[in-house]
Amino acid sequence: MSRRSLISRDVASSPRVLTRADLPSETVALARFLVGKVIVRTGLEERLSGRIVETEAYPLGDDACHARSGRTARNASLFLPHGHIYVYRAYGISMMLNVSSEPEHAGAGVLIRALEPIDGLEAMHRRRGIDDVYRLTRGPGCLAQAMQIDLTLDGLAYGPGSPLSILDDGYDTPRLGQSTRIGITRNADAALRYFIPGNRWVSGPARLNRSGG
DNA sequence: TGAAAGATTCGCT
DNA sequence: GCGAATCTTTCAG
Repeated sequence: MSRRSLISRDVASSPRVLTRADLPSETVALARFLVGKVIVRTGLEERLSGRIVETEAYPLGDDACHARSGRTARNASLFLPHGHIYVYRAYGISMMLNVSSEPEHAGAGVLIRALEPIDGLEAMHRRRGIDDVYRLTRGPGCLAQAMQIDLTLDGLAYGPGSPLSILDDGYDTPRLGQSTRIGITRNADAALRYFIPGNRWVSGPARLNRSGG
C-alpha cells in the first residue's frame, strides 16, 4: 500500500458546516466524533482552517475537568449546552480551545489539542513566527495562536455564521488512537485522549502516540 | 490580601 | 530530555 500525503485531498464532494444539532452531546462521543473534522476560523482577513487530529475529553465527574468545583466566571462556558466555545488561558501564556458538551448546566467539554493545517498557512506562519509547518498547529496553545483564537470567542456557539465552525468534509478517519491525557495531575490514568496515529501534527510524547487504542 | 496551582511552550544541553 | 518563563484564577485565612 503506497503511503499518501497526510494532507487529505480526495474527500467527499460537498463539505457541510455542522450545526450544534449535528454534534453528539455526550463528552466522549463528541471527543471521538471531532477527530477528522475541520475547524474553520472566519471573521478575519483570510479564512483559516485545519483538520482536528487530537482531542481530549473532560467528562462529567472527571476530577481533571475545570467544572469539577462548580461554575465560576472563567469556566462558565463549560456549563453552556453542547457545541459552545470555551476558551481559557493556561500558564498565563497559552489559549486553550474547547467545545462544551452535555446539556446546559452540566459542566463538561472537549479540548482541541492539535490540527493539521489546511487553509491560510501563510497567515498561520506569520502569526506563529516560525517556518516549520509541523509546529504551526501542534499543541493546544500553538493551534490557538495560529487560528487567532482568544477570549473574545469564549461563550459563542460553533456553527454557520460563527467565527468558529465545524466542517464535515467526508474525511474518513482510518483508525482512532487512544491514550491517557497530557499535562494533567488529577485523574491522570483515564484514557480520554483521542488522535490520528501517524499524523505529524499530533502533540505529546511519542510513546503515547504509537498505540492504536 | 496572599499564596499556590495550572488541560503549555520554547530554548538550551 | 529538562527546566525556566509567565500571569490569571481561585481558595484560604
